[in-house]
Amino acid sequence: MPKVDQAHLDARRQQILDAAVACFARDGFHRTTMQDIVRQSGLSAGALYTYFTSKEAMIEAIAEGRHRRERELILAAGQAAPGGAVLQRLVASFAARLLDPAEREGRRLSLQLWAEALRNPRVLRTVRSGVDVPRKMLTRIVEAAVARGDLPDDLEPEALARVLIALFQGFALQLAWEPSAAVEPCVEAVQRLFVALAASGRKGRRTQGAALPAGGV
Amino acid sequence: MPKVDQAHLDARRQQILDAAVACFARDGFHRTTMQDIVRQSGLSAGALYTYFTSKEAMIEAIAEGRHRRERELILAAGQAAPGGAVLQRLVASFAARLLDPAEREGRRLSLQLWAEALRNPRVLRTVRSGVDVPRKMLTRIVEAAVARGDLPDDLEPEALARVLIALFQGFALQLAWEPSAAVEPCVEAVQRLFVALAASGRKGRRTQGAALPAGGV
Amino acid sequence: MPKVDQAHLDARRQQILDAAVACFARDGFHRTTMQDIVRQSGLSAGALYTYFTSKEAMIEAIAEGRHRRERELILAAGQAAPGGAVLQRLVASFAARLLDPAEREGRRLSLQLWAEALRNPRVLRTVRSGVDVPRKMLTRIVEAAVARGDLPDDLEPEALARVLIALFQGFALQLAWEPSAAVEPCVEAVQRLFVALAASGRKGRRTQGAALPAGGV
Amino acid sequence: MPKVDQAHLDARRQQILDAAVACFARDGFHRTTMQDIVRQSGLSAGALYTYFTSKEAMIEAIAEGRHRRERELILAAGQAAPGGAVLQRLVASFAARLLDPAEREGRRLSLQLWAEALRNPRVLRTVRSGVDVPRKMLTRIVEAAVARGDLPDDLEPEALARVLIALFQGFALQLAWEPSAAVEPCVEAVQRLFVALAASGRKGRRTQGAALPAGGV
DNA sequence: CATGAATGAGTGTTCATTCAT
DNA sequence: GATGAATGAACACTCATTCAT
Repeated sequence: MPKVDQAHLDARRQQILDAAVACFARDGFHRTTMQDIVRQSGLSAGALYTYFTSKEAMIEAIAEGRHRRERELILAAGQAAPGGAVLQRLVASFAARLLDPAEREGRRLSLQLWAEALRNPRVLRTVRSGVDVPRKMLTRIVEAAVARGDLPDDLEPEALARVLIALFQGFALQLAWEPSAAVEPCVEAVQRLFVALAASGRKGRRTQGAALPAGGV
Repeated sequence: MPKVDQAHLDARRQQILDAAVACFARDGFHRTTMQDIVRQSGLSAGALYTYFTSKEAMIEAIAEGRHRRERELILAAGQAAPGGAVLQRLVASFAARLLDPAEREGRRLSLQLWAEALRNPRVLRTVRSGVDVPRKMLTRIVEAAVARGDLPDDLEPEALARVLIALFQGFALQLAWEPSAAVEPCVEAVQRLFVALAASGRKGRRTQGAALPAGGV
Repeated sequence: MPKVDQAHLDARRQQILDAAVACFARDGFHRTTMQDIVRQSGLSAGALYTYFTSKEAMIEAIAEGRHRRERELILAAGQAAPGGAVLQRLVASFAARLLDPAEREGRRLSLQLWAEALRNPRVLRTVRSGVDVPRKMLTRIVEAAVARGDLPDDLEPEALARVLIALFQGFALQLAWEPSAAVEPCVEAVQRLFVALAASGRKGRRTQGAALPAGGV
Repeated sequence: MPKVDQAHLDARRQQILDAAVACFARDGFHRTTMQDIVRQSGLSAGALYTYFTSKEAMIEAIAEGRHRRERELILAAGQAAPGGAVLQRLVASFAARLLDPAEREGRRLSLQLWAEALRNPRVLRTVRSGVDVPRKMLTRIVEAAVARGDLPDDLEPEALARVLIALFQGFALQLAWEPSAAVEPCVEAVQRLFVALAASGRKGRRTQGAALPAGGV
C-alpha cells in the first residue's frame, strides 16, 4: 500500500517549499509560474496540488515558516543572553544573520513577503505576527535593562524595540539591493549608539557596553 | 490635426502616472491590470501606449519620479539645516514624512518598488540611486558634524548615514503594515540615541541636541 | 476610432453563439472546449470573453435565446389559430417543427439544456420559463375549447396542456436518438386521440376534428 | 491471498455503482469526479479501476443496468395485465412509477443518460434498446387490442406505442425539473384520451375503460 | 492623436488514470 | 486485491499589447 509514512509526506512538502522558496526569491511571487516550481522541484504539477491547495497557499506556508523561524531565533537569542549587555548581544546576533551569506535568499524572500503583505491579509497577519512577537520580547528586555539602570528610564521600552526592528529590517533591505554593502561598520555604529544611550542614563558609572570588544559583532 | 501642445502631452502623461500610482499602491504591480489603469485614468488602452511603451516602462517612470522627489526632499532638508543640530533636524524631517498621512500611498508604492527592484535591474538602479544620493549627502553632513566635534571621530560617517536610512526605511515598513503604529515615541528614541552619541564624543561640553525641545520632531 | 457600431457587436455576438451552438449540439457542453468554439467561430479566445464572461454565460445565453424563440413560436401558433380546431392546429404546428430537419441541431441542444438544468439553477429557470409560458397559453386554449363545448368539461385544462408538452418533448427525445424515426403516424395518432376526446364530450354532434384532412399534419 | 469469492466482488461492484449513481444523479456525469465517487463509495481510487476500466465504463454499466430494469418492469407490466383494459393498466403502471418519490434519483439519472447518448454511441445503443424493447411490447399489446376491437383498426400500433413512450418520458422530464408538478390530473387526462380513442372505435359498445375507477391510476 | 475590439501566448488549476508498495 | 500519491495533458480564463478605424 502506498500509504506512505508521514516522514515521506513531510519531506515531499518540504521539497516543494524549498523549490518554491528558490523560485520566489529569484523571480518574485508573480513572475514565478507553477511550472517553474514544478521544474525546480522535480515533481509534477499535480503533486504540488496534493500538498498545497494553491500558489497562494504556498506563499502563506512559506511566510508562516519563515516567521516562525524568525520568532524562534529571536526568542533563543533573548534567552541565551540574560543580564547585562543583552541589547548589545542582540544587536550582535542580528548582525550575524545579516552577514550570513546563506541568509541572502531569505532576505530576498522576506522583501517579497513584505510587499505581498500589503495585498494579502493572511500574509499581512503572518508578517505582523512575525514582527510582533520579537517586539514584545525586545520590549521586555529593554524594560529589564531600564530596571537594572542600564538604560535611561524616561524612554518607552517599546519604542526602543521598534527602533531595533527598524534597524534590522532597514539593513536587510539595503543588503537585498546591494549584497556587497559593508554592514560591519554600521553594526559598530549601532552598537556605539546603544552604548552611548546606556552611558547617558548612568552619569557616574562605567558603561556596561565598554566591556564588549570594540568590533564585537 | 494630431498636433497638440507640450503642456497637453505632459498633463496626459501625468494623468496616467497618477492613475497608475493609485492602482499600484492599492493592488501592487502584478495584480494591477492595464484595464485597471485605463479605468482609473479615464483614458483608453491605446492612449496609455502612446505615452508609455509598456507597463514596465510605467513602473520605471514611477520609480524614477518617486526617487527624484526623494532625493530632492532630502537635499533640501540637508541644505535647509546647516550647522549644529543638523542630524536632529534631519531625523525630525524624516519623521515628519513618516507621520504625514498623505504619504501613506507613497510608502506602499515604495515597498512595491523595493520588491520589484530585486527583479527589474532598471528599477534596482533607480531604487539604489534613490538611496545612494541621500546616503552621500548624509555622509557629508556627518563628516561635518565630526569635524565640528559634534560627533565622535572614531566611527565611519557613511555607516552612520546607512543607519539613518535603515531607520527611515525600517519605520516606513512598519507603518506600511500597521498604519496606526505610534512612531512619535520611536522618533524620540532615535533622537535620544543621536544625542547620546553626540554627548559621548564631547565629555565636558553641553550636548548640542539638548537645545531641541523634548519631543522635537 | 474602432468604436464599432452596435450592428457589428451584435453580429460578433451572434457569430460566437452560432459557433457555440454548433459545438454544443455536436459534443455537449462539457466535451466542448473553449478552443473548439474558438476554432468554430474563427475568432480568438480573448474575443469570446469580450462578449461572454464565461462558458457558463454562453450556455445561459443560448438557453435564453432558444426558449425565448420557443415561447414566441408557440404564442404565434396560438394566436394564428383561434376558434375551433385550435388544438389540432397546434399539434400540427408542433409536428411541423419536429419534422423540420433544420431543427435537428436545436433538438440536440435542447436535450443538453434539459440535462444541464438539473445542475445549473439559471438554466433550470430558463428551461422552466420556456415551458411555463407555453403551458399557460395551452391551458387557456383548452379552457376556451371546453367553453365552446369542443372538449369535455370534467378534465383539468392544465393537465391537457401538460400532456401536449409531454408529447412534444417526448417525441423530440425520440427524434434526437433516432432521427429517422417515423413521426408522421405518431402525429396522426395524437390527432386521433384528441379528436376522440373531443367527440366523447359532445355525444350527439359531429366531431370538429373530423373536418380535418385524414393525415392533416 | 487476493482470492476473494464472487459474492464479495459483486458486492464491491454494486457498492461502486450505487455511489456513482448517487453522484451522477446529483451532479451530472461531467461534474462528478472520480474522487467524488471514491468518497461516496468509501473505497479507493485504485479499487474503482479494479472493477471498471474507466469512468465511461461506469456510465455505460449504469445505463445498461437502468435500461435492463426498465425493460423488465415494462415486460412484467405487460404480462401482468393481459386481456381487456391493458392499455389503461399500463398507463396506470407508468404513472405509479412517475409518482414514486424513490424514482426521482433515477429520473435525474435517465435525463443525464439521454443527453449522454448523443455523444457516446455505446450509451446511445443502450438507451435505444431500453426504448425499443418496450416499444415492441407495447406495439404487440396495441395490436392485440385492435384485434379484440378495443381500438380502431386504422392507426398504426407502433405509432400508438411511441405516443405512450413519449408521454412517459415527457412527464419524466417535467418531473425532473419540477418535482412538485401535479401529475395525477395528467394521468387522468391520458386515461381519458385512450378511453375516448377506444370508444371512437366501437360506436355502439360500452367503452372498456369505463370499467376502471374514475381516477384509476 | 485617440479609440477599444481583437489577439493569443501564457496562467493557475483540475482530474482521469496509473502503479509502486 | 487494495491503496492513494503521483502524473501530466488538458482546461477555462486573463491580460499586455496592437492596430484598423
